[in-house]
Amino acid sequence: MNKPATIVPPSEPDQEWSIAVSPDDSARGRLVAAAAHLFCNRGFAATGVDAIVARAGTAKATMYKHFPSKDDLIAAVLKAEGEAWRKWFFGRLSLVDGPARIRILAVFDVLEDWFADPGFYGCPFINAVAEFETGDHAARAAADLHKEHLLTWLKAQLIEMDIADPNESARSIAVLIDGAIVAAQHAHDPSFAQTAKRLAQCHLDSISQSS
Amino acid sequence: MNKPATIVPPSEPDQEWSIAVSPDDSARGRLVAAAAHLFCNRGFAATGVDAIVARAGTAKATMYKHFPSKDDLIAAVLKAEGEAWRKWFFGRLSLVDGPARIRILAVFDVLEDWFADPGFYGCPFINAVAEFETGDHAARAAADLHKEHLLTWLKAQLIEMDIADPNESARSIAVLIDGAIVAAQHAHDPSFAQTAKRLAQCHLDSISQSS
DNA sequence: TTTTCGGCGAACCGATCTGTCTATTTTTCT
DNA sequence: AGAAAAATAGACAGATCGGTTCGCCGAAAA
Repeated sequence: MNKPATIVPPSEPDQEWSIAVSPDDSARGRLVAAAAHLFCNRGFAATGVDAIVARAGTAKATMYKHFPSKDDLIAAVLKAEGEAWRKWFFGRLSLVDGPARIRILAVFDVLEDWFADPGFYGCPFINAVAEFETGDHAARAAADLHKEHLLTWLKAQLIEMDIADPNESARSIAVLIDGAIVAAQHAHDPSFAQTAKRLAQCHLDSISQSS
Repeated sequence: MNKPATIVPPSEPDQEWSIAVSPDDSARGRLVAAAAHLFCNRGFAATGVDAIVARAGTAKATMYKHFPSKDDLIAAVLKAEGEAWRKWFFGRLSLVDGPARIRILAVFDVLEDWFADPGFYGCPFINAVAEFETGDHAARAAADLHKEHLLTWLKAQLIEMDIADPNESARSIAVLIDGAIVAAQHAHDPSFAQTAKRLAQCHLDSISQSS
């Protein structure tokens, strides 16, 4: 309804936001792709290395030659998945021309495309933090890095908008993003992105009106 | 800062929002409490039944007499944890006197108390959905029920406020709640509840001003 | 051609997993 | 007190876990 207001290029036939659907043909690439798919769909702990090598079509020894342990593979998957996702996400956003406000709101249109993918399994980092709640797993560090990337981008846009407290506003938008992801994942309903977008509009209005 | 504006009774010395800290002394109760603690802190798949019975101080046979399988125990834990949490949560909110708007905003103050608990491990249902992304596990049904309880309560307050679209507004508040939970869990920072509260205020203002 | 080397399949290791069973002790009800 | 029910410790089974090892293969480099 208010989506055509923001011009976001339509998703290409192959939206490569996940490494799980664009594996390079090397053994290592196939392993990471297979592991990403299984980890994100069945959980990290619930996925055994045998299932991973079976899906990757490699030998177990090959896997342990590239990744000394399963935890190393988990870390590699999160690193690669995060890089691929951010490349896709910020790439889409970089095609949006207009003021920073439009770019921030476009975030939620891109999110909706993400949610609408039939293979959408939530945010790997949110899921990883949920599963490795306790313990200092490398997954948490990867999640921290990912969130920092997002916050940095958001803050840059907000500074460009010349608003009073870019840090707090970036936190607000981040809460909206997280909430939209979780709600869409739970209900299998991509339209939560638009719900979050309206909240973001409301927030940006309220902090911009005092010019 | 804007917290004293809403009067929420301070948390009692023992805030019994989790069954994991208020076990009844029966074998079944101890099992559910121990399982809740371990499931929520280490993950469902990563927690073995041996660890559960060890923490509960029961025999393994006793566990399997009460719960035919580990999945049944998971389902029982989510059911009990959800009921305990909702009793605590809505109990706190019922002590808030004032119009519906104040009651909705108080949600986020209660959430902040929840986040501030040193044993806070995120929302068990969000974590369960993250871990059982694929598959028709009973955990998803429990999560659906939980979210429906929340949405029903929110909608009742919004109808009392006589706003135009209570369903969409309830979805909005739910997104804020989910986002606050995930952000607070990730950053170990309870103040995300206040960030979400400001967004909720902004939203309620925008839909109420057109009287 | 010969060497090299990453990948392959498969067996194997010890540990842990869910779930079962038995035999004994404790609790509870009448 | 006596019967019935419940809980106990612990061994056990079969499967799977993460991880290792070994010998073979095919392609590429020498």
